[in-house]
Amino acid sequence: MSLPRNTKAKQAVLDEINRSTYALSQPELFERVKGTCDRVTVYRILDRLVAENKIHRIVNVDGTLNYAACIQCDTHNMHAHDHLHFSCIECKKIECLSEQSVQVQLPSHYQIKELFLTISGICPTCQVD
Amino acid sequence: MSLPRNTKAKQAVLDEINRSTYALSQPELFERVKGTCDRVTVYRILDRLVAENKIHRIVNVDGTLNYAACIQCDTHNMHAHDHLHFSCIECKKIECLSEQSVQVQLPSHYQIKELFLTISGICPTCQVD
DNA sequence: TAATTAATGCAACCGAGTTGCGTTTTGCAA
DNA sequence: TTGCAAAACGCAACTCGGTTGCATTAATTA
Ligand SMILES: [Mn+2]
Ligand SMILES: [Mn+2]
Ligand SMILES: [Zn+2]
Ligand SMILES: [Zn+2]
Repeated sequence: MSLPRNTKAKQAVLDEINRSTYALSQPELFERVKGTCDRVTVYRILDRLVAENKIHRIVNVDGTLNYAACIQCDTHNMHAHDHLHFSCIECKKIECLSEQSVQVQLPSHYQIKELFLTISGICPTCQVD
Repeated sequence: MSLPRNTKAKQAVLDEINRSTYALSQPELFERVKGTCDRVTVYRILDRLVAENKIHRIVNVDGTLNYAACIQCDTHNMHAHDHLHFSCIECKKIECLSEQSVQVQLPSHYQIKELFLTISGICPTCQVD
């Protein structure tokens, strides 16, 4: 495998992801780093950051791809995402609920590789009551 | 709301979904009912079947949308999908694991509406050992 | 059988993501 | 410091899943 290089565009994208409290899509990220690089470059940067275990990809309930920082992963250099994601039907934001971990039990002969757990609903910010 | 009508295209799509042991995408479904209707019609039929609670939409781990029959839903006329989905990284098929139900506990002020629980791995058919 | 309108076909469009290729940068070593 | 290999980039073209508008067809119901 080739050794990764650091560029200002890559750093800009990673900064935006780290700064955000919720997961961001490529269009959102491109909007935020506009001027630093081409939109295709954002796609390629995201792929690299995922490969380097710096961020992880979250599929929202409507199929849109979003990217969030790896919090617990990088410390032990392993990529375990057995945590919940919350997708708000109001503000459309999807966030990691790192604290809530879930273990499930499968029928036999099913080999688990990764968990994708997303809950759709209304986030605290969008509560009206 | 307008009352739904039954057409042969709609019935053909529903038959394919009911017949299948795993969830099907629009392109797959269009391929299977080819000749009976236009590809746009398949999209509209799927939207209607979802609205009528006859099928449900499953987002796969790569963001592709798939459709599966509602097994337990239609009997009690409610749409609860708190069951697991299994997505095989070999054959790419995604299926409902209706038996395995999971209840999770959220932080306060999060209002749950729907659960999307998908496990990625290797299905029994694709096991080599 | 006629009227109402849900459903369809078709063409055009949209947006996320990909690919190819020539050019620019980065990191490292001479 | 400079030179080099290849990682990263810009740009244009493309793919593909999905949507929209509108005129036409067909399912229901009286
Ligand atoms: Mn996460
Ligand atoms: Mn299901
Ligand atoms: Zn919200
Ligand atoms: Zn399989």
